[in-house]
Amino acid sequence: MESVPAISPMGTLQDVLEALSDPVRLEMVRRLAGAGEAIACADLYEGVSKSTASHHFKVLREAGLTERLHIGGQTYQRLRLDDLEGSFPGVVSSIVAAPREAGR
Amino acid sequence: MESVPAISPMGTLQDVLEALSDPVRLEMVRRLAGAGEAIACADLYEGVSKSTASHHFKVLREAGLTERLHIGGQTYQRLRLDDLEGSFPGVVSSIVAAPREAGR
DNA sequence: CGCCCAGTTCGACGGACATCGAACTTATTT
DNA sequence: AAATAAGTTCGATGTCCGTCGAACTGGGCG
Repeated sequence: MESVPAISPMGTLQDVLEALSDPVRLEMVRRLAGAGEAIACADLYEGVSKSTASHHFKVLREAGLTERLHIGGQTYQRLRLDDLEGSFPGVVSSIVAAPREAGR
Repeated sequence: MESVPAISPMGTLQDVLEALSDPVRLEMVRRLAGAGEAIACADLYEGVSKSTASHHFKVLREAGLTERLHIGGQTYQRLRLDDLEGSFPGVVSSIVAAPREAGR
């Protein structure tokens, strides 16, 4: 078990920005931040297949943005906000707080 | 003259993140932020051709990150930090302030 | 005027990546 | 154990995008 690591070392700022540059992943992170706690995989995406979602989870995890948790047979993703703030203060928190459209 | 617009409407947060997800462009923005004022094109990049740099300038401009200035026959790029902070508070300022590697 | 320099535009090329379905794995349930 | 469900992995496919050189443009200058 645990063939897949639940957590990865924090990536570079570049890794984080590349991860967030995809609309699907940005939305995932937004939901995770909005919830403030771990969310079940299925509640994190719409409009893409399961395999695509799994791919995005992997990218987020390897960038250091999220970690995986197994609770009651289900898989949850948790935003590593504390670690992110420690490594890149304000970056993720301001991004998830920002409006989707430019507040003009 | 001015066949190319000097400034574009502020893009979405997605546009900004996509623009910053490229290492060359992130470095450009870093230099602009570090200088605190407009910088001549030639001082903004290394390792890529002139045409590639021009392409990146365009992407940054269209995302709303920069504007063009013409001073004494030379072209300068200026980071639109004020507008960016107004639209997406803290996003760009925290990114340029962040270390390249995760400060772990 | 003719030259050069700075920057943009235009194709073209190649690699990277988002996407999917299918097959596999693991755990839970009956 | 068999079956179902949840996620991951694997290939394949198509598209997007970063890159370049060459050609064009616009200015300054001798």
